[in-house]
Amino acid sequence: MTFSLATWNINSVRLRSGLVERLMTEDAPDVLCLQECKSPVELIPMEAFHALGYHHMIARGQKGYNGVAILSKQPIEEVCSFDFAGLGHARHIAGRLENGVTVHNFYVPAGGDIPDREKNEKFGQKLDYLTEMRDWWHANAPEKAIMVGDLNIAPREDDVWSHKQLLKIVSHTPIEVEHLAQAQDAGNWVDITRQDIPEGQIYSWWSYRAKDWSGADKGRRLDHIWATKDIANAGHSSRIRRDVRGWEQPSDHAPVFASFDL
DNA sequence: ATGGTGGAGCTTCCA
Repeated sequence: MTFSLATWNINSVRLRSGLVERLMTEDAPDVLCLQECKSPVELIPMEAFHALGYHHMIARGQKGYNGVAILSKQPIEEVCSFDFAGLGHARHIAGRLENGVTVHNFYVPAGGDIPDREKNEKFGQKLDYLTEMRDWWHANAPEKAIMVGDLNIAPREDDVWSHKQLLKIVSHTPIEVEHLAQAQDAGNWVDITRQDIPEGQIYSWWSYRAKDWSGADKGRRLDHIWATKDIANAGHSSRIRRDVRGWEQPSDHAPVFASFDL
């Protein structure tokens, strides 16, 4: 059986519920992981999603900030919700599908503007979040698992529009990249997007502040789909729907897709 | 040279 999955930082699920419905109609991924829902769980507009076949949801929410949800056509059983770095934020939810695959949905802290934990508490929290994630995977080796989300780090040189110009910009600094790599290694995670698309610049986020986001194309690949090594070879058909960034009143992130034969 | 835009909602915080 093949199932498809997408991850999308929606930047307010209530404001953009129509965009979610459009994606559900056009692409119909079996599992849709959302971040930055910016809504209490009980105010997520489930009825519209239900009508499109998404009968199941697990989520963590808070008013105004953060928030993660997994919407699924198949039953999904909640497994856990982490609060790495003890921030008290709604940044993770995990569930298990009926095929035994566990799906982790993360919204890693953005980290503020200054890449120095002495001058910027948020940057320290981001690094601490990734360190605790690494330690968790080290102590609890994931198996038959998929990990997605807005990880707020573009690790490779070709995950950003200019490696040199972004070396001191939060999301692409060497220390962040190293922290992410350690979390990835600790869990035996394989980057499925790059397994499928090993060459070339690919992005999933473009700033709202650009005059012409598509023309300037100063993007970063902040949104990721990983799988544990035991199921990584089942992954295929990775893609990023860049055109979604150009929809009316869009999120600043585009959805990332992959499929798995499991 | 240090803005620029957008969402939530607590006129300011967060991205």
